[in-house]
Parts: sequence; C-alpha cells; structure tokens
Amino acid sequence: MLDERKRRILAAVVDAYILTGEPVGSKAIAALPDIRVSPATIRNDMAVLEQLGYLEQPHTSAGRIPTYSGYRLYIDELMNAKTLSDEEKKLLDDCLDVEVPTADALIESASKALAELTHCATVVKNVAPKFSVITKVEIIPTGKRMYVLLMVTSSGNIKNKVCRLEFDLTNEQMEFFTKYMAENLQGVSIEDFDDEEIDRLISAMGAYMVTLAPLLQGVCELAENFRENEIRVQGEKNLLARRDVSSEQIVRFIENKNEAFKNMLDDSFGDLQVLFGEDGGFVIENSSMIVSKIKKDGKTAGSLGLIGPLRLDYAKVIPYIEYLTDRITNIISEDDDDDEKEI
Amino acid sequence: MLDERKRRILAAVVDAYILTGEPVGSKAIAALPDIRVSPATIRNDMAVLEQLGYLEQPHTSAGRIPTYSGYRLYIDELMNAKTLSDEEKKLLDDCLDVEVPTADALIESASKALAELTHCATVVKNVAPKFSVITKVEIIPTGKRMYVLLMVTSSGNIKNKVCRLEFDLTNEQMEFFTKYMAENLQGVSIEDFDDEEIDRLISAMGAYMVTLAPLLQGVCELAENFRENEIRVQGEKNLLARRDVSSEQIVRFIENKNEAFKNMLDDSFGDLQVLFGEDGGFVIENSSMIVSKIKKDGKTAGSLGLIGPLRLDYAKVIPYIEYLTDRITNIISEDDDDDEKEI
DNA sequence: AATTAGCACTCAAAGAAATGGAGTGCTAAC
DNA sequence: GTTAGCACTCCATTTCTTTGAGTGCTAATT
Repeated sequence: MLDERKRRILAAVVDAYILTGEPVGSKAIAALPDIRVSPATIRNDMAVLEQLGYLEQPHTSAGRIPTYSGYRLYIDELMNAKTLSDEEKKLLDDCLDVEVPTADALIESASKALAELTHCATVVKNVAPKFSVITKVEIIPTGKRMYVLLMVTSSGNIKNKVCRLEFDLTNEQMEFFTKYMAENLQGVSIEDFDDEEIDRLISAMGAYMVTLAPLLQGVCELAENFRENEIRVQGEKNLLARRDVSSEQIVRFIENKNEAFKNMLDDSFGDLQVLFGEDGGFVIENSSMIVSKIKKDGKTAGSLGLIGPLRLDYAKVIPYIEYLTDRITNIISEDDDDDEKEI
Repeated sequence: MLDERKRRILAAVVDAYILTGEPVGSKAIAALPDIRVSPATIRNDMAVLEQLGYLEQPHTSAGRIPTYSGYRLYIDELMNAKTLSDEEKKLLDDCLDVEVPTADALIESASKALAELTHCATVVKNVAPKFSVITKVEIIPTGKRMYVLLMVTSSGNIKNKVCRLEFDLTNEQMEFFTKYMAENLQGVSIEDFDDEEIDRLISAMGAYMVTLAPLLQGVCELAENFRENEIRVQGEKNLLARRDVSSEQIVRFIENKNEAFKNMLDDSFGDLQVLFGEDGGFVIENSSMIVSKIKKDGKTAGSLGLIGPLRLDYAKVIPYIEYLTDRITNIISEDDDDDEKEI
C-alpha cells in the first residue's frame, strides 16, 4: 500500500485544499513543518498518488486536488479527527433542548444547532414510527358539525385534524366513539395501523358505522401523517449562499428529499456514512453529505445529517455529528428507562 | 402632462424591458406596429421622459430602462391590465382549496398556487387575531405528569402544547380547570387575552392557584402563539434561482419578515400596493413586492403578497392577485353569514 | 412647428494579444 | 533514494483593439 510519507503528503494536500480551495502544489507541501523532503520528492510522490486515483490535476501546470477516493481515504484513515474539548462538549450540550417533550423536537434542536455551528445545511429524519404506539384518540366538538380529532402517541407527538361532518353527533355517539377508540386503538403501533385495520374496525362497529365512518377516516389520516417519517432540512440558506454549489441542484435535492433518503438508512450501512457528489440519491455537485444514525434499543430510529461543500472541515465536523447523535441516542434511551420505571 | 405619444412610448419601453431585460432603444420602439413615428422622434421623446425621471440610461450609448417612477406610472396608468379569461378564473378557483377548515389554510393555498403560477415568491399574513375568540380550552392527560393543553378559536384554528407538571392532577383538579377555563375564557378575544388577564385569573383561582398556575402559563403561551400573526413565505426558491436578485438580501428579508411587514398593512394604504426595491422595510434590490389586502367585515384581515423581479409582468400578475384576494374576501365573508344563520 | 434623415460620437462588451507566474516533469548530480 | 536545476506548460490577468448598438445634434423636409 502507501508508505507513510505518501500518506502524509496526501493528508497534507487534502488539508490544504479544504482550507484554501486552491489546487495544492509541491512547494506548499514542502513548506510544512513536519515534511522534511524537497519539493521534487513530493512531486514524484504526488505523481504516484495521482496514478492511484487519489489526486488529480485540474490542468497540466496546476497543483493537485483530491478525488472522491482521496477524500474517502482521508476520512477513513488519514485525518486526525479533533477530539472535542470540554468547552465544545458543553456548547453542544447546551444546544440540545432537553426540556422539549418529544424525541423529534430534540433531534430538531440538534439539527438547528448543527446548521448554525457549521454554516451548512442539516437534515433530520424523524424517529421511526415503529417505536410509537397510539396512546389516545380524542374527539372534541368545536362548533356546528365541526369536530377536532386528536391523536397522541407514546413518543409524545400530537396531531390534530378538523372534521366537518354532515350531522351533529349525539352525546351517545361521541361516547361510543371515544370508548371504541380507547378499546381498539390504544397500544396499537402506528406502523400496524393501516387500511386493513380500518376496514376491520369499521365493519366491527355495527350500527354506528354510517355516522362514524368519516371520523374513522380522519383517524386513519392522522395515523398516516405520523407514519410518513418527515425529513426536514435546516439552514439551506447556508448552502445557497455558496457559489461553488448549484442552487438548482440544492433545491431539487430538497424537493426530492424523501425519495433521496429512502434507502439511505438501510441497516446495511454503518452508523456514520459520508457521501460525495452523486452517490445514489444524493446529487449535488461539489458537495458531500454526512449522515449519522440515531439509535434506540440498538435499532436505527432516525438520523442526523449534514450537507456541505466537498471541501468540508471533516476533522472538525464529524466529531460534532458523532457527539450529537451519541447524546441523542443516550437521551432517548434514558427516557425509555424512565417510562419503564414509572409505568 | 405627458401627451399621448409619450405615454405610448413609455409604456412600450416598460413592456419591452419587462420582456427582454435589455435596455430599449429607439429603433426597437419604432418597429412596433402601433408606433408611426421615426426613431429620431422617439429619441426626442425619450430624452424628455428621461428628464421627467421616468427613464434612465445605464450608460451614454445604451437604450433606456424604466426608473421606479416609470414603473409606478406604468402600473397606475399606462399598462392595460389583462382581464382574466374564464379559463384563468377557473384555474385560480381550482387552486383555492375551499374544503379546508380555516381561513388561514385557505389563504395559504392561494399563496402556494400563486407562487407556482407566477414563478415568484409569495407572502401571506394570517387573518388577524382580532377576528377570533377562544371557543375551547381542553386539558388531556397523556402520560405520567404529562398533559396536552388544547386551544380552539372561533376561526377554527387549533394549537396544542405539551406540559410536563411536577405532580399528577387529581380528577377534581382537572374538572375544576376545565370548568374554570370554560367560564372565564370562552368568548374572550385572542387579542384581549394578555398578561394582565392572566394575573387576574390566577389570583381569582384561590386554592388551586399553586397547582394550576403552570397550566395557566401554558394557556397564556397558546394565546400568545395565536396572537403573533405569522407571515409565511412560499416559493422562495423561485427567487433564489434568479441571478439578478441577491440571495443574501432575500434571505435577510425573509428572516426579518415580521419586522418588515409590521407597518405594511396600515389602514392608510390602499387595498393593493406595489413596492419597489427599497421601500420602507422591503429591501431587495431589483425586486418589487405587490401586496393586496384581504378583508372581512370591511376591515383588513390579512394579506396576500408577491415578491418578484422588478421587471415583473405586472399586467398579468396584478389581476391574478386581485382576483384571488377578492375571492378569499368573499369566501370568508360567506362563512360568516353561514355562522350567523346557524347560530 | 413638428418630424425626420444623416452623421459624428460614445461606450460597454467581446475578442485578441501580451505578460506573469505557479507548477510540473525530466535529467543529471549528489 | 533524494534533490537541484531547467525547460516547458498553461491558466489568470492585464492591456489593447474591434465592433456595434445607441445616442444627441443639426440641417433638411413636410
């Protein structure tokens, strides 16, 4: 493989390129304190690194810039990821809003903070619905023929929906509905609650069927809302401000974010992955995306990601992301313990 | 004032500039079918129009472009606003989602449609809270020491908030709270419900004060949420894609939108106003903003606006906005009638 | 008196040529 | 294996030239 000196040189090239954005020449590398060979030697090594596909030249008489493989090797083996200082840890801890009632909101706060700290865009995928069950379905009359349906899940999320019915409900009907919901839906996983389940419920409802069917439809939609795990982007303006990234591609990616992320959290991937330029669904030239998984009970529950320029300060940013996802993973596991203790 | 020919020429210059974005020369104007004078004559007239401040030259040997005053005169007097064809009316009608339960959602749908149709950014200011009163406050237990507060207003809007209390509530406490809220808050205007009101309520609560104060705090926050009338922007990507508009200014404007809009709906303005470049709080170079008021009971209730390039197709876009706000004004007034009939 | 043809003039934008410099690859010496 | 030296390459920047659209003015025309 690569000897130590070539590895050093490659690392130095990537470091310098990330810092300046300019192609890096042999002279600049030779000037570094821990490199004790002449520019000529470095030129020879760089020629080898280019042949191996780690570096490339924009044109004959320019310095070198890293290729995707160059970045990959850098991230996997060469860079020395900065360990976070206590101050930085404190800063990140403070950003996490632990007072917030749901895991989703917690993750959201992390995403926001990360976007601000790194001046990049960030992405979160909500905690998967497989972890929550329905804890409550309520119906509240709010006006003539107007009712609010309310669904609460074990993860503390709430959604509501206004239903306009054809008729007003009698007290008896409302009581029946509430009781029926409590008996049949409490504890049901959001994931299992699909059309089949609905059909079963409707037909089992007997005499109330005709009147209450629209409400059940509403309940179904609420569950559906919970089920589609939202992907949210923060700080896209940070990206849009950069001129080395095409705003068109950014906008397109954000529009298709659900498509793009579909397979990205497959369990086959490791906990933290870095994508370059046009890996799979991620197509933003000159950019990279770092995605880190958030776990609960050892299973992937969601993810936190960062989209930035290709020449991103990985050594600084990756520890940030790792720390945040670790903290979140811990916090939502603690919550679990709490619940178990208390229930 | 301006004679007919000069008015024609000014209109022609603005039309052409809106179409092409290039400074307009005398020759191009002379080539138009309804202009029957020579380029030299047009040059003389354009020189006059320039002296009057309606046109300007980017540099000595270029054509003319409109000044702000030029655009203003064009919009106020010269352009022939296209009247909407039945097809267009139908298209716009279809965009309005009348099935939606609240006026805010209706306006939102108009905003979205307008952004798509015009490829511009749109802005909505919610229906003012002065039109809604509290119709319901509910508290729903959802877990150990966890409660959801729910507030519904007469305009059909719902907000909820999760409260984590120090202690669990007894049934008696919950009943008291619900009753107390119903007695004291139902029918209270969102606008009147401020800190003073809260203080009054808390001190009138007697023995329950200590336990229930945090809940009242929550209720207060909910009302506060309703009160801050949200300004939402749609289709900012349409603007960001344009290279003649500084994305930095766009982002800054959207960030400060609440500030910027504060005085913009003052009743001293007419129903439809057009702002250019840097009018008051609106500072996006090369852009203009059209804002149209939505009314209810003759009073300003909200507004729908559009932000686009300075060289916007006003003759097409203004009728769109006028039609939409008219329709919305009608729909939310109808609703009112409905309510009155039914109650 | 208003309009127009004609002409000299201006100036940005686009193209062409000249310059400078950073960086390379190769060879020969260390 | 490493390095100094040198010829070479090619982009970036500057400077100069050219082009052409458009103007303002004047004198002729209607």
